[in-house]
Amino acid sequence: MDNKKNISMAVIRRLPKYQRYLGYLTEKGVERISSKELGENMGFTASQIRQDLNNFGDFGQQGYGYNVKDLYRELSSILGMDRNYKVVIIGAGNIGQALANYTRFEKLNFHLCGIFDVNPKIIGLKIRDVEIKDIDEMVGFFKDNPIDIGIIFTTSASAQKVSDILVNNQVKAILNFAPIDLNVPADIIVQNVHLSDSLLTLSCLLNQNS
Amino acid sequence: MDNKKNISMAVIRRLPKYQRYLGYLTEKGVERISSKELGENMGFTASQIRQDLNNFGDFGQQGYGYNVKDLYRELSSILGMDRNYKVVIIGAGNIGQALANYTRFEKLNFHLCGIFDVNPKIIGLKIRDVEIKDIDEMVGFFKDNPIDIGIIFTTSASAQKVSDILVNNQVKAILNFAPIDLNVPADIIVQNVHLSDSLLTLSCLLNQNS
DNA sequence: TAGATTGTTAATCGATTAACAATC
DNA sequence: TAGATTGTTAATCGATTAACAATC
Repeated sequence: MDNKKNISMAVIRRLPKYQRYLGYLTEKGVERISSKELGENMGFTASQIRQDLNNFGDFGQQGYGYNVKDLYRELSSILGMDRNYKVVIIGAGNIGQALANYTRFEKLNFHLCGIFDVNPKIIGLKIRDVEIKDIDEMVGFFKDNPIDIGIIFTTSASAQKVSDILVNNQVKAILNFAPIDLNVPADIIVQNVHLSDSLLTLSCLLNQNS
Repeated sequence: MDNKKNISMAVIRRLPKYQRYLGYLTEKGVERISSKELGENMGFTASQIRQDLNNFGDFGQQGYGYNVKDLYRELSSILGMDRNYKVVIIGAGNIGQALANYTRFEKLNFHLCGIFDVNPKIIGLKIRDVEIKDIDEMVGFFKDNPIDIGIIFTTSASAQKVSDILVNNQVKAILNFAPIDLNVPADIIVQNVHLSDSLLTLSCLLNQNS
């Protein structure tokens, strides 16, 4: 099955926000909501919400709106939250270790299966029952442990090399925290989180404002 | 001076990437580069690069292109990198502490002046010479220490409250890692880094692909 | 001067918003 | 049935790309 309507990234990026808010409404016990009300609460137009959702199906009902619990479930499913993903982290410095410890992680069905680093001082340490292994053991590890997602916290210098190893070992998606643009085949999914870019954007806006 | 051409976020988000690449070229000793070449190397169109840069000035020269070192300096200045920013971190959990330790931080002229948390177990600890203080001391602290940027790593539940305190104490910009949308006056700059949204986007794309 | 490449205007493309017939 | 609100088509807005005169 190929649900390829070629949905734009702009739409996909809004889905987690919808899902989160619908989750909040579910907890509050709200039963139904219209696109108008949802839009007002979330700061979107009703039109945009209807357009966005209709990329994935007809979840609403004329004259009624959307059933909160159902829509929440649908969104969770679209976001792949009823699946389970196997994850490795490469680079266990400050931020790598912090994210390895991130408990919200497991709640989103991301199962941490391996941590790799080059630093002999930390190899062997355990984070949440997962041992930090030497990066040289990575290829061997992948033989026995098929992995869905690799999260890169290495230096920029190593990131491309690590990315190549991931790609060559059937990893399908990469979350990249190293401040470079990775070169990967077209069928590999990459999301970048460039912290220093966010800081610089902020500093740029501050600078503009004065 | 009001350099308000109302430059779009799409443009501003590309500036750190330009600056980073120009820095790399400077190090490599490259002296000049055309928008065409730059575009090919970075995966943008030459047209877009010229449009983007011309929002800020005429940095190029017909028939020659751009002087790498000069453009690098200009971009650094536009990004506010020749200024110094005073920063506080609120929420010193895993990720908050990791970022407090982040050395790249200082390189970008972000000077960490304070860390605050509610957890009595970690209050008093020092991270890079900065003591973690009780969040209740925050208002008093701001009296003597004017701060430019607040970075929020608290839970979603506390984030809005913290944001309000920042805003009421002349903090001008907020980097928000809590997965909620903050409510702030129009003149306050907010950048969101929603890690779980990035993870969900990735998982959504993986899900779409199969 | 001739060639190269800019800055900028015009054309295109895509995303958002508005409008409205369909229908619960 | 009448009112509400959807799904969807059409209009608008903004961002990207193409084109080209200006000029180094």
